[in-house]
Amino acid sequence: MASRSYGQYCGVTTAVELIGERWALLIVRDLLVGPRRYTDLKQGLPKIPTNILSTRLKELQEGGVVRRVPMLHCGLVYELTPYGRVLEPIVLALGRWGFAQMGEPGEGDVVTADSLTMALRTAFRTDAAATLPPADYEVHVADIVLRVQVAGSELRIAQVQPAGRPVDPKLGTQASTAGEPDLTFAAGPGIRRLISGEVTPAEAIDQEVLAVVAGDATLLERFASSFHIDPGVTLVA
Amino acid sequence: MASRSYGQYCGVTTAVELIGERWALLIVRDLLVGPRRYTDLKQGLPKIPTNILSTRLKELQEGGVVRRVPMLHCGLVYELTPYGRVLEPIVLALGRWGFAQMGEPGEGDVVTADSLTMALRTAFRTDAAATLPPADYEVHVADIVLRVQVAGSELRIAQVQPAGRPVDPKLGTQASTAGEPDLTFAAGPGIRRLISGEVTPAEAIDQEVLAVVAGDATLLERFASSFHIDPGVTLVA
DNA sequence: CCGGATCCGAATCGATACTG
DNA sequence: CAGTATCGATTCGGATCCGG
Repeated sequence: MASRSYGQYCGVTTAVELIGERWALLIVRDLLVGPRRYTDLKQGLPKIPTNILSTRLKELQEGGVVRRVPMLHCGLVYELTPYGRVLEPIVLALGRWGFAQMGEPGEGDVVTADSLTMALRTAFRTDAAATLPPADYEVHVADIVLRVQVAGSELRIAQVQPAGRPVDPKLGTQASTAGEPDLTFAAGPGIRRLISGEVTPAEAIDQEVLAVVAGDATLLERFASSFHIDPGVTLVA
Repeated sequence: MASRSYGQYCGVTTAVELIGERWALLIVRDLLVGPRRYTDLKQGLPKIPTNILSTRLKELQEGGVVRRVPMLHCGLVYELTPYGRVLEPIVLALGRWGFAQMGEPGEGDVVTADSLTMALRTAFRTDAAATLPPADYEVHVADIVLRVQVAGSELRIAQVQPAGRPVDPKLGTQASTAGEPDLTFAAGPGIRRLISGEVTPAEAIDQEVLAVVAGDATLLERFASSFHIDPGVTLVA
C-alpha cells in the first residue's frame, strides 16, 4: 500500500512521496525540536485528526524517516532517524521561504511551542550572533514560554512550562536554565514584524506588539540582530 | 477559497500551504528548468489529471509562486516568479534527499526530460567540476536526449529532440549546441547507480547499465566525478 | 493542437466517538 | 496514553468534452 505514485523515477518525486502527504512535514518539523510522544504531537498539531497522525507516523516509519522508541517507565516516543534529521536545513529553508509570505494570523491560528522554536531557529543568524556578546532571553508568546540562550554562533532553546518548570528533561529539549535571563519580554504574533524588520524594537514597544517584562530593554536590539529574516524578494501579485 | 488551513501561524506551515498540495512541487520542479506551456507541463507530468494541473496553476499564481505570461504568436507560458525561483535550492536539496531512498524504478515509472535535467542539477558538484577540464556530453536515457555542458563550475543542460533538433529556443532552455559532444552515451534508469557510486563507469559498461555511443569513453570518469550524490546516511529500517 | 472545463466514481481527509 | 472505528465531507483521478 505504497502511497499513490507519481509515476516518475526521480529524486524529487521520491522525496515528495515520503514527506509530501498532508501533515507529514509538520510532524517532521516538531520532531526536529526533539523526540515527542504521540500525545505531544497531537497537542503541537491541534487540528490534526488522530487517525491521520497515526497513519502518517506509520508511513514515516516505513519511509525510514521516523523511528518509534519505547522508553522505560515513560511510554514511547517518536524520533527522527539520522536520515530524517538530514531534513533539518530543508525545513528551516522552507520556514524562511514561507515566512516572507505570512500575513497576519488568520482567525483561530495558534502559535505552538515547537513551531515557535523552529521559527527562531530559522531566523537565527549565526554570523551576526557570532559578533555579539552572549545573551539569555525569556520569550513569552501567547501562553508559551521559551528560554532562548545565544552564545556566539550557538543557539539553545528550551521550552518552559507556564508554571515555571521546564519540560521533561528526558525528552532532551531541555537546556540548562539556571539563573535569571538577561531579558524577559512578551509578544503576540506581531513578533513577526520585529523579525522581518518591519518595525524596530523601539517601534515594537511603542506599538505594543511587544512589552519588556524584566531585564535590560536595550538587549532587544541584540535580539533583533540575532534573529532576522529578510522577506527578500518583493512579492509580485 | 484559501487552501485548507493547518491552523498555525508559522513559516513552515505557510510554505506547506503554498506548495504542499499534491503535484504542486513537481510543477515547480519542471518550471525551474524553464518556462513551460500548459501542454508541456501535462507531458512532463504524464499522470497528472488536467483539472488538477489547472487548479494547481491557479493556486500557485494566487500564492505568488507562478506567473502566467502571454507570448506573442506563441501561446502562453507559465513561469516562476522571483519568489518562486527562490525555491530552487530547496527543490535541489529535496531531490538529493529523495535520491538516497530511490530503489529500482517501479512498474510504469518514467523518466522525463525535466526530471532528468533537475536530477543532473542536483547531482552536479560545483567544487569537483571546477578542478576538471571542461566537457560536453550527450546523454540518452530512455527516449530523451540531453546535451550536458560542463565548464568549470558552470553547468548548462539543453533538451534535444530525438529528431535532432533542440527544443524551441524561445522557451529559454536552449544552450548553444554547436559542434559535436565529446562523449555520447546511453543509459537506462540504472544511471542512478553510477551517480550514487554503487558502480564505477567501467562496471556500468560491463553490467550494461550504460553504453558509449560515440566519443572518448574515458570521459565517463570525468562525468562520474562531476555528477555524484552520496547516499550518505545508511538507511535504518 | 492548445488550454482548459465538466462530470463522476474512488480514495483520502476530518471530526467525533470509542477502546485496550 | 496511544491509538481504532466510523462516517460524512472533500479532494483526487480518469475520461470526456468544448471553445479558440
